[in-house]
Amino acid sequence: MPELPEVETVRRGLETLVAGTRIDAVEIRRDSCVRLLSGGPAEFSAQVTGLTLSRLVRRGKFLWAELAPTAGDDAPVLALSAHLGMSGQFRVHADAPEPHRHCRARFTLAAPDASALTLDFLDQRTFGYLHVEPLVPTPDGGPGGRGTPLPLLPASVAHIGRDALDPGLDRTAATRALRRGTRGIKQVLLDQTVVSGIGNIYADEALWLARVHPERPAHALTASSARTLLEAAREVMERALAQGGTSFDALYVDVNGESGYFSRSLEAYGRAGEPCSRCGSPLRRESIGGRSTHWCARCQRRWTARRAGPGS
DNA sequence: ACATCTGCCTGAGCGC
DNA sequence: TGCGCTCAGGCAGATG
Repeated sequence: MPELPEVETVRRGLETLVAGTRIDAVEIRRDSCVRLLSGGPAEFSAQVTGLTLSRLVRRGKFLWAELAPTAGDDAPVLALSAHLGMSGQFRVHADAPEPHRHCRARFTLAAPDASALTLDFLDQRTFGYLHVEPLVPTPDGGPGGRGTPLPLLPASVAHIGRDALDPGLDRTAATRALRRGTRGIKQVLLDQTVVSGIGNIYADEALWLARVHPERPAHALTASSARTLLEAAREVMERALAQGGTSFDALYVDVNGESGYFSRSLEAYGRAGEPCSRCGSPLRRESIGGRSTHWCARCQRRWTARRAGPGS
């Protein structure tokens, strides 16, 4: 599942390969991939055709291209936004191969040197989507996300919080938000309006690293453990990004390739029954809030023990 | 305002 | 072998 590090890897790939290209044609191969648009595929194609992909930007797991009238133009008029959902991928080809079975949309792009490129949006499980929409001012006045200096973001992303790797994240406010409410802390971590970019895998990893039980009520976190948790989320995603960025080949932008998953060193996710690398106790797995959740019952206590004592 | 539930989907992996 | 079942997951929008 593409979470922040995977989406950032895709953003960088697209930045390298398609920034500055012009959209010459769009072929929507599955209508529902543009489901946010009332006019459907026809309106989508009409709005983006002829525009140039200027900057590639990401906030959390949301990705967009600023669309400018001409190459080199700094003033975008629209955003072409994308969410990869669970299985979305972008692939860039120097030619126009037979579309993959899961290809939902195909863009024909013209590079500045007039050569043609093919950009495919693939999505096996179809939870991802493409959208064309206006850019609106960011609520805090800072840059929209990684990849742009402009304080603009797509309207549908305006409610999404800054992510754990964003230098513009207000860490004090985020820490406070992580300690609010009765929900289990894992659910709060997955809430993209608080801190964005964290999905099921990195939520488990961050909780493991910070030694916090996934079901601890948010309000029961100390300020110190909330800070530790936020820092843990940043650290695991930074580490994954450093790995995800390496397996990159020029004309193939891989989102959720198996290699990315296997090369990643996960401590908790998917390791039920295996020993915790800190304490050796077997890791547990349970469905919490409909999400498979992995944790170490010894290192990650449901409540912070006030002091050492029997039974806690 | 906050929390929970439902719908959107496909394909892998399972038991029978 | 093949059928039907469950599961996996993020997000928006509705409902409590």
